[in-house]
Amino acid sequence: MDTALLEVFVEVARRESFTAAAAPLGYTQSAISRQIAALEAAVGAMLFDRLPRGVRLTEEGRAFLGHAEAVTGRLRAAVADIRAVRTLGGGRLRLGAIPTAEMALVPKAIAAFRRAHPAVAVTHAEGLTRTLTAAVRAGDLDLAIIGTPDAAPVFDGVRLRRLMDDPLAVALPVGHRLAGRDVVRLADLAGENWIAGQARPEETLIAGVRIASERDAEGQDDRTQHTAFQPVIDFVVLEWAAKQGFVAAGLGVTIIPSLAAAAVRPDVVVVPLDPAEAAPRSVFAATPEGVADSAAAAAFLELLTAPAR
Amino acid sequence: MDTALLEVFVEVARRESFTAAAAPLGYTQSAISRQIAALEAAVGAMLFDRLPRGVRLTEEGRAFLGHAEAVTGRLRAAVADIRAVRTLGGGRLRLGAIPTAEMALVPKAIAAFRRAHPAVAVTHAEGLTRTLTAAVRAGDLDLAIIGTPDAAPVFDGVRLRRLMDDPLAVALPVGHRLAGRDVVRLADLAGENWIAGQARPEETLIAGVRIASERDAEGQDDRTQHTAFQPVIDFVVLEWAAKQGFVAAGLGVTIIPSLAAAAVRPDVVVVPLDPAEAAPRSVFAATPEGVADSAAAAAFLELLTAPAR
DNA sequence: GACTTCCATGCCGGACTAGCATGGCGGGCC
DNA sequence: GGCCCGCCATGCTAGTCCGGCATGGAAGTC
Repeated sequence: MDTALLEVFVEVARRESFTAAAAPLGYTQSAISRQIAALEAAVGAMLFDRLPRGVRLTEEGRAFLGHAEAVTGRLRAAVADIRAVRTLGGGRLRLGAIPTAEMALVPKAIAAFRRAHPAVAVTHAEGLTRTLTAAVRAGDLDLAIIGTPDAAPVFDGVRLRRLMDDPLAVALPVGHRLAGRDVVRLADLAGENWIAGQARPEETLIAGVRIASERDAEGQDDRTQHTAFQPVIDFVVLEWAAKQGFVAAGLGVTIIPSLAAAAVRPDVVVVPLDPAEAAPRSVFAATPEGVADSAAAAAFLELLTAPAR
Repeated sequence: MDTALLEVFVEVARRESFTAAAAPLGYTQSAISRQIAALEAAVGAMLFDRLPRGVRLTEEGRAFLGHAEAVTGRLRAAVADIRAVRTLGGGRLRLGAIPTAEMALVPKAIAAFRRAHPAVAVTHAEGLTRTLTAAVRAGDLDLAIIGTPDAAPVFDGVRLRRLMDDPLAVALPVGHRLAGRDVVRLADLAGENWIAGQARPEETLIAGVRIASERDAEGQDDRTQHTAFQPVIDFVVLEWAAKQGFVAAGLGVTIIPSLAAAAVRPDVVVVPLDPAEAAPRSVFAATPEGVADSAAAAAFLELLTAPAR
């Protein structure tokens, strides 16, 4: 059923005349007559009594009128709603990010986005790069912030946009012999005790050596020097806040991405690793491939890249 | 916008595929493709992302989906509602009746109607014949019960169906010298004191004489005998219940329609007037002319005529 | 009784629509 | 790595639909 018929019906009901309803609707009387006839056939009932001086709603027509007005109104609301999504006056944005990005980068961007577009409902999920890219590919996320050791990674069905480098650094207790250095080389860390992070290679925080060997295995170009360096792992601590506690207590040192350095506690010192030895991780925004970014995703990307520059 | 497009949209959204949605909807894939394209043009936004393995709702499409389902659902409800009105599963019936009909005839019929069709909302208004016929003509009432002294009256824009005769009778106090009679002639009432009813001729309850003279003035056939009878009016009492009180107290007698006789109090006796002297009023059902009766009005008419026979 | 008003309808030209066949694109399988 | 398959888009065509014009029928008005 064409909703234009409903508009005609409502107008005719208001004016109680086919002829009078024709002009404002831009039709002739005969068109109105036929449209009402078509509508009556569609709903299976006479909607108007034809009187000598016009028409009047039947009881069936009266019952239909409220529905017709509701339907046309709802359709108008639907189009307005779509418009709102396009202009960021509504809709939602489903974000995902790796833990280190959740420390400062993403929260700041979300805050700015909320200020700019308060009507958009923002949700976010923390996850690992592989999980996040899968979610983006599956359409469960509109945009994810991921990190890889690879400077030009490829994920099926995912479009990546480089946001920034995230150089590796070492976290030391205040007062450590290397705490005052501008840069630390792996050789400097020989003999240190290590606090290990998660087991997954792509998220590993134990050292550039593992990153290096992983990248060798993948046969990719290797900008990291091979070293004979073998870390001694004393503790495996998953939680970043807990890891800081172990470092602060002098139980060992650990590798952290610079992105997380801003959120470090005062009794821990962060010193960059020599980039020539430990290639920086790259941070990307991931969106579904072959699909236009939603208006909200595009706006969020804009906010992400602006401060990142 | 054709709501068929919305059905297609919902089905495609559910199946995430144009091809898969085509068969259950009875279309080919190309028709679906074009219909979605038309819908997207109508709402001014892409509703689906086209992927290699099918399609997926965009954010705009997701915003639209709820509306589309609501609209199609509401339309289904609208058609069901109309069907309900036709089958007396809903809708309303606006009745009107003259006071004497409201005493027994109409309440009984309404009660029976309610039992048979509880979903129909029945309203009723009491009024005089002229008011009621005007309301029927204006479409404010679906059906009215009216009474006239004329056996074949004509009202513009109103269709009448005869329900019954309503012979006149005289109300007497218990113990009155005429209380035991089967029928009373006007001559028998000479010398009685009279309780007058309303002033309007068509509703007059003062006597057959006035009815007779009125009908003479209209030049219609006169089945009522001319008499020299002149009533002596002692009291003018509008309210029927009060009038009964005056009669019961022996303050006078009054004319009442037989329709009202059933509702008389025990200390009042009703005796029919000789129909040859006082022509019965006729009771009609009035419906709008040139218009099919609503299902509810037709059903009510059926109830009215069945017990009236 | 002629005129006016209002809705219904036969006819026709233009627009729309669905189906068919085909093309382009990408994924999956051998 | 090449071939095949699945999916959506589109040019083309026949059938349908739809609106306007002109007219007819019914009823009210002067």
